[in-house]
Amino acid sequence: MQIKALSAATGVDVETIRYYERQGLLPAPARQANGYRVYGQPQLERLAFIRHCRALDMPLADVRQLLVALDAPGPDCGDVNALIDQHLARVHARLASLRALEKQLRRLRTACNGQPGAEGCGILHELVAAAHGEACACHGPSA
Amino acid sequence: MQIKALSAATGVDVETIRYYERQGLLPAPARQANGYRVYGQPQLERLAFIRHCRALDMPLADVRQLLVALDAPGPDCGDVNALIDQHLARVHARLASLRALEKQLRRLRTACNGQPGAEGCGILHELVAAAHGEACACHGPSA
DNA sequence: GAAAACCCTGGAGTCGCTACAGTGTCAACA
DNA sequence: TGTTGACACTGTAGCGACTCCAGGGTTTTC
Repeated sequence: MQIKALSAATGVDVETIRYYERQGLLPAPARQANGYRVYGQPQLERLAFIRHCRALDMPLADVRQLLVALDAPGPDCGDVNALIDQHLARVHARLASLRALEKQLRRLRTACNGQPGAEGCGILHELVAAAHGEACACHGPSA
Repeated sequence: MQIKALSAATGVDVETIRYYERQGLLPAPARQANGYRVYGQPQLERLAFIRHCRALDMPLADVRQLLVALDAPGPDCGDVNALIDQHLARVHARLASLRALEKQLRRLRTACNGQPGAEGCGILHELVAAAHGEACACHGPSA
């Protein structure tokens, strides 16, 4: 299997496959006499594993650690658990801040009074007010 | 006010202030005889405006557009509205995908059977199974 | 006079790709 | 046999929004 075939089989871009190799996530594959990379089933599975982790939005550094755990099974899977937990915590935090953000934007959106002219634009007024540290529709009276 | 004072007044890192200047978000400030940047109240407000937008997670390109609208009030604030709406849509989409992600990670987390040894690690098994295209705890039986 | 704290510029690093430029190789067809 | 097209290779630069550093100059304080 050449790189294009691997790409087609996994849906991973050719450039991305070479990138993963450079980053040490995929081991350097065998080469044909002409220098072309050749892949087999194990590499395909490893690549699919990486993509699944990426689909879970894990950073490559985490994926690397999971691959290490996979390659050389250590004394326990505590590391793997910790990694997933950390990632879950990150996702959780990001979720909370996005939720707050959405609320703020919604409020800000309602600030447009529909008057023509940017001078009368309630949104810009709100943002400027916020810059002054005053109460603003999006951050509320406390901020 | 020198750059450090502006930084202290706004909570924006000195490097970031210079970065905003390079990016054209802050106009080039006046300089002292020794070449040091000098800032006044208008720059402070502009910087606060930028930071508020950033706190709303807007990309700098959007902030730039808002600053243009602020500097040269155009015929109407439709652009500003459109910008906020687009941003809201982005936040919304990201929120949905993060929610799905969290669910997947939670399910994956429960896959650890607590057995010692990474060989028995349910999480790694799940991830490998997913790589095979089999049903996995995190993506469910359909994927 | 020396040290600490501030300022400057310019460049490189982060992350996870993506997109070239410039070149080599191979199979198919006229 | 020549040529076209699809594929392969390497190496480098770009994205966004910073962040950090090297290598220097200036100002204040002791």
